[in-house]
Amino acid sequence: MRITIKDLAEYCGVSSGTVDRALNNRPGIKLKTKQKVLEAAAKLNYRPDFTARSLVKGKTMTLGIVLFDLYNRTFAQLLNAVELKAKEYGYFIYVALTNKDPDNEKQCIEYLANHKVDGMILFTVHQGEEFEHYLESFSFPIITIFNFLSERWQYIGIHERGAMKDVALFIADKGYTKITYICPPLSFQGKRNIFTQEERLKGLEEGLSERGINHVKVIKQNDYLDVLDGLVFKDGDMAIVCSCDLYALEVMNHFKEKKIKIPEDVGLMGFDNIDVLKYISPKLTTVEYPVEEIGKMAVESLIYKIEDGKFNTYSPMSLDFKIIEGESI
Amino acid sequence: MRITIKDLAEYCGVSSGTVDRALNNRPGIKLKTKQKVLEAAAKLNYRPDFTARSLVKGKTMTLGIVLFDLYNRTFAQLLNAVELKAKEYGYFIYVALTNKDPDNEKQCIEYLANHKVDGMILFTVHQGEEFEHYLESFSFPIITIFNFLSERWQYIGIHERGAMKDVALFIADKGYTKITYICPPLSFQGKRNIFTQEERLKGLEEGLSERGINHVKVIKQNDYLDVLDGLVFKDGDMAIVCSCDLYALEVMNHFKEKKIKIPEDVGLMGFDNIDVLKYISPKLTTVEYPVEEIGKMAVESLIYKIEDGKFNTYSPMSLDFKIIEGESI
DNA sequence: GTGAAAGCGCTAACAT
DNA sequence: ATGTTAGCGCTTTCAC
Repeated sequence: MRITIKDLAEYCGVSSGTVDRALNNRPGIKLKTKQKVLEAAAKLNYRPDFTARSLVKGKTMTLGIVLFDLYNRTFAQLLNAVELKAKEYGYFIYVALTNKDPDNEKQCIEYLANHKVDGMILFTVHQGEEFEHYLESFSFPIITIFNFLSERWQYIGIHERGAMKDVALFIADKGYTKITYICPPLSFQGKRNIFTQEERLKGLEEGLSERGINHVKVIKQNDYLDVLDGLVFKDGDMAIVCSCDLYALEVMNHFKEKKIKIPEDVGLMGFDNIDVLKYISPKLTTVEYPVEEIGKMAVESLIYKIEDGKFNTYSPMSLDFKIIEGESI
Repeated sequence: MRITIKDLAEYCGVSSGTVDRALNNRPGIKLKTKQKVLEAAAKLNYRPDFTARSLVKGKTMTLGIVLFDLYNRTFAQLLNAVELKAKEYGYFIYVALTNKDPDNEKQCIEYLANHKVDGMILFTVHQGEEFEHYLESFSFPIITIFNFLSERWQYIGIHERGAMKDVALFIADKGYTKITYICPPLSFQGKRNIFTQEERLKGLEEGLSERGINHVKVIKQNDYLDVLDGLVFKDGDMAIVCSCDLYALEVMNHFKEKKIKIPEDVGLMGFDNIDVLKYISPKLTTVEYPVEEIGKMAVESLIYKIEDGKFNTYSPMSLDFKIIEGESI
């Protein structure tokens, strides 16, 4: 059986209060008593029971994070950064994966709440007043990432719209006049929270329209490769922009098969700058942004709120992004 | 403030015992009373406090997993599978990342123990009697993955040695006579637990020796690319085997720069079959094994032990692997 | 400087 | 069918 504070007290012939003072560096204890207790603790292999401590302290030193999955490299990187940063502050991380399923997501949130996390990092597919009202029923702070909810919720991310606007200007200035945008998640428009995706599209359209291009062909289907088969690529005047690198890689593979040349026949751009791009040729032009930074900021912000009662102020969506020039456009 | 069972009891004019019966579907309660309590719980937005429950039940419904990091795709996939499977059984996952730092690893284990996980999945860099003795001081079941510890510890993984032996036979039968093996982690031989890596090397040597090849050049340096520069590739009689795909991709990139052709000048093989290989050309020949399966089995085995008191029996290291033939060798 | 005791929110055993 | 009560292992307050 596990040794408790009571066992230690008995063993040392002191009270549990004294053991507590020794174990937790609290004042009001004779050095000698303290040493005796600490030695006994080491000898008997005592380990504090955090669940008991949590119960009295009302704090679990645990943060919950809700994500779609970890197949997406970006999320894995994010979680990695979150764990590291949290541990620095002595917090542990509960991961809860939703597979983008709204019901599943709610259940994850619910369970995390029951496990009494001190705070939550939330990447949600939900949106709307009802959901926000639901979130407000929780007594711990919540910070949203990637998908914005509303001003009522602390949010950390990059300026998605601005990034895509830059992309638009970048490709327009390269001389491309026909733009195709691939973003299957947009098919959930109005049904789920796809803030990030919508912002990117808006940015793209804004930027292009500044350059006099007022039409973007948007592909929202999951079988976007089939849709591409229906398009004609000549003169190299079309640029295909993908809402994330993974789609761009699929397109690349597909075009390789079809003997369509990048960038000669058609330009291609991704988004995310996932690390495997370094092994791919032609080098994919893409947008880099600091995922780890998002994770770290989320944790720091959350812990600050937990421990000091208020969110630290910073301009939201202020993180840097950068176009990484490859050879694909 | 959070509503407690006591609040509910007061609100409904019953005792906390009755509330408990209603909330947890325990027998011995009138349907009507039960409904009243449940309605009140919903209305007042009651949420059970798992830390309190854990304290009395001695069970947290939480599993801890200790991994190096999540940059390695394989680990991210594994964690994904672990989370999914655990949630199926109602368990939550604490992730603790060690960055391969032994001290860090011990601290992670310690903290997880203090948080009273019901079980632990451990990918350790430690080895030896002292560490095993340390692990035995914990009262929850531990299951090891990837790096084997000893027969005293439940282990789940593939037959690494057998897999690499198959690789050896495969490449020998392709006519390769000079074999170079790249595996930087081997530099930790004797210092850390690198079971997986050692097994793979042994398997390679075993297989090759069966085909009359008794010398393998083993590169353990981190700057393995520089070492490759010192080698001469002619006749295409050399095969480079990498202990994981990532190294192989680095080699590929390097050779591309150096205008060394794969497989004409030199053969190349990886290990892992990470998902991005589908975007890489030439197609890398590699070994596939079921990471998700390892994760699922670890969770199921652990939960079985937690709930039924014994590890289920299965032949260890029994998981399938398969050589995926590409164009690189 | 130390001990005693209450209580965190829940479950479980025992009364009624 | 329901109420009462004693903990789970710890922290914290108050008394000595």
